[in-house]
Amino acid sequence: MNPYEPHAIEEKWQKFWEEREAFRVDEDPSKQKYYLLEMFPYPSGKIHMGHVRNYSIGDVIARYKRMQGLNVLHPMGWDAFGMPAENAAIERGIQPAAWTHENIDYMRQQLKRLGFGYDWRREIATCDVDYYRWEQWMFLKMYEKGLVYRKSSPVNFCPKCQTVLANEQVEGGSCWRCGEEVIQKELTQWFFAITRYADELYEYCDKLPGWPEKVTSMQKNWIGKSYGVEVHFTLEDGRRFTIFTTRPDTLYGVTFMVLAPEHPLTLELSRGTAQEKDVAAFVQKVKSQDRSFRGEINLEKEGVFSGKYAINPLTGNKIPIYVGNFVLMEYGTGAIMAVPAHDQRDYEFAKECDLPIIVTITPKDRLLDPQSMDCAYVDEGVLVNSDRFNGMNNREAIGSIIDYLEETGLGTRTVNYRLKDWGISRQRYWGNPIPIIYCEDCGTVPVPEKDLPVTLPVDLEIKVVGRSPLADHPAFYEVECPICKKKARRETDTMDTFVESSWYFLRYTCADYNEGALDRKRVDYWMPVDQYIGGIEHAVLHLLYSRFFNRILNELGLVGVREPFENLLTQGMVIKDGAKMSKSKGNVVDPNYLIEKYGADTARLFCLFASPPERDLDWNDQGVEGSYRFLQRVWRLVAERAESLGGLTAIDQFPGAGGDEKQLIHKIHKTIMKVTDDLGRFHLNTAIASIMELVNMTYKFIEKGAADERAQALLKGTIETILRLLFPFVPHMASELWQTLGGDVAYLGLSWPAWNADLVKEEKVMIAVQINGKLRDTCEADRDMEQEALRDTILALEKVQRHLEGKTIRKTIVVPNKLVNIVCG
RNA sequence: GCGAGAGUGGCGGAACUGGCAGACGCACUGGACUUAGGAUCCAGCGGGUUAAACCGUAGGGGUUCAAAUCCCCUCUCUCGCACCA
Repeated sequence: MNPYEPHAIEEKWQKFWEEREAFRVDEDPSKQKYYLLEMFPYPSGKIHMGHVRNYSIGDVIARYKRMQGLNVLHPMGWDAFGMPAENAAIERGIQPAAWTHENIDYMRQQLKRLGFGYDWRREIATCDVDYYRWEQWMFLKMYEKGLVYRKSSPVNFCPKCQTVLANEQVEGGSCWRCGEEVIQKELTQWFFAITRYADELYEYCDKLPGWPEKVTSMQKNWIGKSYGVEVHFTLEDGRRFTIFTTRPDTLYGVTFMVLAPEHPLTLELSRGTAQEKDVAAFVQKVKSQDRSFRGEINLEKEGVFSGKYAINPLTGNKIPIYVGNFVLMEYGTGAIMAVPAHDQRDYEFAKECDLPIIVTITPKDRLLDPQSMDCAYVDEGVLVNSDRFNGMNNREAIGSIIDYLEETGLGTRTVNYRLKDWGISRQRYWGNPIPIIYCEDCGTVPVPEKDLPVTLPVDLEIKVVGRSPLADHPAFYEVECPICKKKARRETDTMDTFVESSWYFLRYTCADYNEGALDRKRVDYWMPVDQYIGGIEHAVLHLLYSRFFNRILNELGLVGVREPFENLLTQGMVIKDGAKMSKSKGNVVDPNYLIEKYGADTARLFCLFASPPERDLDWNDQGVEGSYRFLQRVWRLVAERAESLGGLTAIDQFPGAGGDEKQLIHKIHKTIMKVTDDLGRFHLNTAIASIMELVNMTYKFIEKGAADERAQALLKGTIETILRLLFPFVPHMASELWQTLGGDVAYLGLSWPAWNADLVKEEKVMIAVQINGKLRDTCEADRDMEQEALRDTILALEKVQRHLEGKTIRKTIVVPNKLVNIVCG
C-alpha cells in the first residue's frame, strides 16, 4: 500500500483539472444554471484563514451542485483598487500596479494550491482598464440621469488614510479600515443618490427570504425609515420653519424649540439681539468639537437661547427657540420641537436651561406632576392639556393629529430616512478616475463617451499628501474642455473602491465582453446569484451598495433582475485563543504552513468540520490533527484493498441481504440521504460527521469477516459511495482513491449518489419505552408493528413490569416506530 | 436605549416540524500490538452510584403524556445602530 502523500496527490489533480479546464462553464439554456459566488478578496499579499474558510465552503457547494448536474458558474477575481497598494508603494517605492499584480499572482497560485475549482477564464481584477472603463461609463449614465451629483458638505475624513469616508465606513467615530479617529472636513465631492432608493431598499429587505435576518435587519436599521410628520412652526415675523417629528401626539406639550448649530436660521435669528455673541460663540464651540465627541451618548446637553420665539401652530403659544448641541443637522430638518415631559433628551435640556414642562400624556394609574418628575414619561397613556384631543389614547392620537395638521395645512405626513447619499470621491490615487472635466467657461463637463476610458497613469511618483497624487500630475489633469476646447482641469479624485465591488458579480457573467459593460444575454442567463457567501462585516457596506447599484443597472437596461443576490450565507470569523486572527494579536495561522504540513484536503476539511459555516470557527491545532487522521483512515481503508477490490463490480444493495450486510446497506443509503440533506442546508459539519460514521461502520464490517465475493462487492460499493460523498470536501484524495479503484475520475466529479428510500428504512426499529415520560427501557420491534402487539410486547418487559407494579395504566401514547409512553398512577 | 442573535459535557459541536440529550471530532483514561510510540487498533468517557434511584441543555415559572425545542419572567454574553427628534 502506498502511504498517503497529500502533496504529490494534490499537485497531480490540480494539474489534471487545469489541463482539462475542468471548471470552465458556458451558458447552456438546456441546463439549469447555478451561480455560486464568494466575496472576492482584496489582494493584500497572501490568503488568510478567513479566505480558506470562505472559499472552502463555496467550493464544496460548487462541486456538489455540479455533481448534481447543474451548470455551475463559480468565478473568482480581485478587488484590486485600494489604499494598501498605495501605502505599500509609498513605503517601498514601488508601483501600486506592480505590487497589486504580484500579489494577485501569488494569491491565485495559493487558491489553486487549495484545489478550489474556478472558471479562471472569467477572472477579473478591478484595477484593469477593461474593468474600470465600464464603471466610468456607468458613472456617466448615472450623471445623465441625475443620480450622481456634486456638492460641498461636511464629510468624514480619516487623517491617517488622508481621505474621505462614506457614512457607512465610519465605525463608532473611527475609520473602518485603520481605526483612526475620523474628523469632519468641508469638502466638495461626488455623491450617488442612494437615498432615492431608500424606501425600496428598505421594503425589499422583507422580500429577501434567502438572506439571514440579521443582515436584513442591519440594513433596515441602517436605512432607518421612520414615519412621522413635518410640522410648520411660525416665527414671530410670520416666516415658517419646519421640524420633523414622529410624536405629533405630544405637540401640545412643546415648550421650546431647538435648532442644530449648523441650521441656516441659527445665526440669522440671533442677529441684532442681545444673544448674538453667545450664539456665535456656542456655534463656534460645537463646530470645533469633533464628530465622535459630539456623538458621545452622555455628552451633556448644552445650548443657548437664540433671542427669538416661535408660535406653536396648535396652541398659538409663544415658545423660545434655542440652539442645542444635541440636535443633528443631518437628520430630519435639523430643527426639533422639544417636549420635555415626554422626551428624555428634551427633559434634560429643559432642566439644564430651566425651561417649563407641560404634561400632555398621563398614565392610567397615576397623575404626573411636572414639578416632581425626575425623568420624561415616554410610555403609553391618555392625552391631557391637548384641547380637542383630550382623552384619546396617545397612539390613536398620532393619526388624528396628523390628519388635523394636514387638513389645516400646518403639517405634512412624511417618511424620514437615516440613510444619506453615498459620497464616493476619494482623494487617493489607486482607484477608478472619476470621468469629469472642469472648465472655467463650461463648468462641470462629463468626459464624452468616445473619450473613455480615463486611464489611470501608472508612471507617477506617489507621496503622502492630503489630496490625490493625481492632482500633482499635470499630464493627467491638464486637458482640453470637450466642449469649448479651452484649457480645462480633469477631476483628480478617484471613486470609492466599493463602487467596483458593486457590480463585479455581473461582469463575471461576461468578463471578456468588450462591446459594452455587460452582455445582457449572458447576464440574464446567470443572474441572479443563486448563492452568495461572505463575511458578515459587509452586511451594510458592500451588500447595500450592490443592491443599490444593481437597481440602477436594471434601470439602464443592463440587468434583468432587481435584486442581485437570491440567497446569502454569512460565514463567521476564524477565532484563535478567543480573538479574531490578526497580526497584532499574534494568533495567525498561515494557510501555507497547513498546506505544507497536512495538505490542502486536511486544511479544507478542518475548516468545514470544526463548526457550522455561520458560526465563528474556533481554531484548534489538535482538531486539525483529527481531520488529518480521518483522511489517513480513509486512505488506508481504500488503498489497502484497492488491488483486491479492483476487479469487482461494486454494488450498494442486493436482494435478500441480512445481518451485517443489511445493516451496512441501510447505512449507505441513510448516509447519502443525510449528506444530501445537510448540504442543502449548509450543515457541512454534520455532513462530514455522517460520512465519518459510514467510514467507522465500514471498518467494523471488515473486521467481522465479510470474505465472500458478494460482501467484497458490497464493500467496494460502500467505498465508492464514501468517495463520492467526500469529493466536494476533499477532491484530491477522493479523485486519487477513485482512480486507484479503477474508476473514471471525470465521472466522479459529475455524479452525486442517489439513495434508495426503501433501503433507508429499517425493518427493525428501536422503540424508546417511557413510563410517565421517563425513559425506562428500549425495545426492538418490527417497523410499523401493530400497535396492540407492540403494547403487549412492551408491557411484558421486565423493567416495565417493575415500574408498573401496583399502578393502573391510564393512557398509552404511541409514536410510530419511535416511542411508547405509558401513563400510570 | 433600540434592533438582532446566542447560552447544551473538560473543549468544538449534534439533536429537521416537541418524542431515547450529548451524534461526530478533540482532549482524557484503561487495554492490545510493540525495543519504543506522539503510529494503529479495542474499550470507556455529563454528574452521581458497587448497581440502581436520582440530578442534568444559563436561572425561575408554565403548557404538555412528553420540552434543549413552545409560552412568560430573570440573568449573562456576542453583534449591529445609537442624543435619529
